Amino acid sequence: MSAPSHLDRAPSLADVLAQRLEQDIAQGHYMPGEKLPSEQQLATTYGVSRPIVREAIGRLKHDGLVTSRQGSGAFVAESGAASVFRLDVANFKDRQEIESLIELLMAIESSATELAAQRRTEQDLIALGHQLEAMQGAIERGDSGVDEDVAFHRAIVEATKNPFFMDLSTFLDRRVRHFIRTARANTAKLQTGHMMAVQDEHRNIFNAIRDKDAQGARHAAESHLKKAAQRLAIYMKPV
Amino acid sequence: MSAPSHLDRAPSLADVLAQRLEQDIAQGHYMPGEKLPSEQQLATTYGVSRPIVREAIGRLKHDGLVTSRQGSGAFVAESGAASVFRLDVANFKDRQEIESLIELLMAIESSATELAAQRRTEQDLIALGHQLEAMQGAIERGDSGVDEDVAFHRAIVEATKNPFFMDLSTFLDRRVRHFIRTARANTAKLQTGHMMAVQDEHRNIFNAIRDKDAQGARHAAESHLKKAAQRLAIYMKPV
DNA sequence: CATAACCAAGTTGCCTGACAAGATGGCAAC
DNA sequence: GTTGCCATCTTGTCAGGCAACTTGGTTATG
Repeated sequence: MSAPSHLDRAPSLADVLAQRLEQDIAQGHYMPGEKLPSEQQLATTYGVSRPIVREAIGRLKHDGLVTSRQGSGAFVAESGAASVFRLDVANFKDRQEIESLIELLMAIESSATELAAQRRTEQDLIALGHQLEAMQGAIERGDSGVDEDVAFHRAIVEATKNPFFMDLSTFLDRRVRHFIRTARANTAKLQTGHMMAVQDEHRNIFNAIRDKDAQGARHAAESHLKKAAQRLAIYMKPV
Repeated sequence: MSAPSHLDRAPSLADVLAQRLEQDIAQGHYMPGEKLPSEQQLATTYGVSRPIVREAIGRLKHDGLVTSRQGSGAFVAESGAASVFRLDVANFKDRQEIESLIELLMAIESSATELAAQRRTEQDLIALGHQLEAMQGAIERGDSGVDEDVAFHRAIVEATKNPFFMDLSTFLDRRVRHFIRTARANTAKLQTGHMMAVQDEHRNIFNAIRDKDAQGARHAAESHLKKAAQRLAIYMKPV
C-alpha cells in the first residue's frame, strides 16, 4: 500500500484528486446521473486550482465515468458505462500477482485457441503455417525466435475474428513479457532445447486447429501455456 | 460515422490531441524511451495552449503510456507498460460486437468457474450456498432476482482468489448488462420460468464446485452461459 | 590536467486571471 | 397564463507567470 516500487514519483495533485473522485463515485457518494460540483467549487473545497480540477475530471471523462456538457456541468455516467479496464501497476510487487496475470492470460488464450479451431478459414490456416515455418527458420538460424512466437499466437487470436480477444490477448501478452523482461536477470538466455519444445507444442496446436478439433486445440493450448509458464518460472525471483 | 446517437458532444481539443499523440506513439513515431517535445513546443506546433497539452499528456501518463520527470521532460514508456485495456465504446454499434463481448465474458467465467472448483475453501462454499438460497427466496417472493444472480457469479470469481479475474469479470458483466438494459425494449420482463431454469443451472455449477470437479464446473458454467446468452438474445434487436 | 563545485538555461508542476460559448432559471412583457 | 428575453452560472480555452527540478557546460580548485 505504501512501499514505492521503482521511483517514488510524487503523485501529482490531479492524480490524487482524480483518484479521490473515482473513489467517491465508486462508493456511491455521487450517484449515476447526478451532477457533481462545479469546477470552481471543487477547486475551493479541495484547495487546488481549477486547471487541476479540469485535468482530474478530464481523466474521468476519458475513462467514461463522467460526461460533461458545456454550460451545464459534469454528470456521473451510468455504472456500466466505464470503458476501460485498468490493471493497477502498483499491484505488481510480488510473484503471486504476476502468476495471477499469467493465469488470466492462459484462460484467454485457451478459449481463443478453441474458438480459432471452430472458425479458422483457409487463409487463417495458411497464415498460421507461415508463422510455424518462420519459427522453424529462426531456430535454424539460431535467432531468439521471440518475435515469431508472438506472431504465431497473434495469428491464433486473429483467427477467432473477435476483436476483444485480439486486443485483450495482445495487451496481456505484452504486459507479461514486459514484466518478465524487466524482472529476470539479463544473463539468462533462451535455450535452443526450449525452442524446439515450443515448436513441437505449436505444431500440436496447429494440427488441432487444422482439423477443427476445438477440444483438442484447447488442450494443446493449455498444455503449451502451462509448460511455457514453467519455463518462464526460472526467470523469476523466488517468492 | 456521422449520425449522433445521443448527444454529439464535440470532442475537446485535449481529446483530439491525446488521441493524436497516442496514435503517434502506437505507430512508432515516438519510440519507447524517447523524449517527446516540450509542452511549449507541442502547444505551438498544434496551435493550442499549454494547459491543453498538459491535459492531453496527463491522460497518457494516466494510461501508463508516458512518464514525466519534472525538470527533464516527458518520455515514452516501454511498450508493455500500458496499464489500461480500453474497450472503445464507439465500437458498440451492432449485434455482432455485443456478441463478441459476451463471448469474451463466457471465456472468462468458464475459466473462473473451473479455477473456483479447484480452490474453493469451505467459506467460499458457504457464501455460494447463501447466494443460492437468496436466489431461491427472490423467486418465491417474485422478485427479479437480478441482484442475486450477479451476486452468485461474483461469489464464484471471488473463489478463484485471482484479483484480475474478479476485476475483469465484474467489469465485463456490468458492461454487458448495461448494454442489454439500454438496448432492449423496456416492456420485456424476465419470466419466472427463466428464473427457475437459471436456478437449476446455478445449482449444477454449485454442485460441481462443491465436489471440486473442475471439468464438471467448467462444463456447467459453459452450459449456463450459453443458455443465458440465448435467453438474452430475445431482448436484442435483430441484426 | 583532472576533478569538483557552481550556475544558467530548459522543463515540468502549479497558480491566477480572464474571455468566449452554451445552458439555465427567473423576470418582464404581452 | 404564456412567451420571449436576459442575467447568471458553468464549461472550454487562453495568456502569463512563478517555483521546483534536471541538465550540461563553465569555472574554480586540488
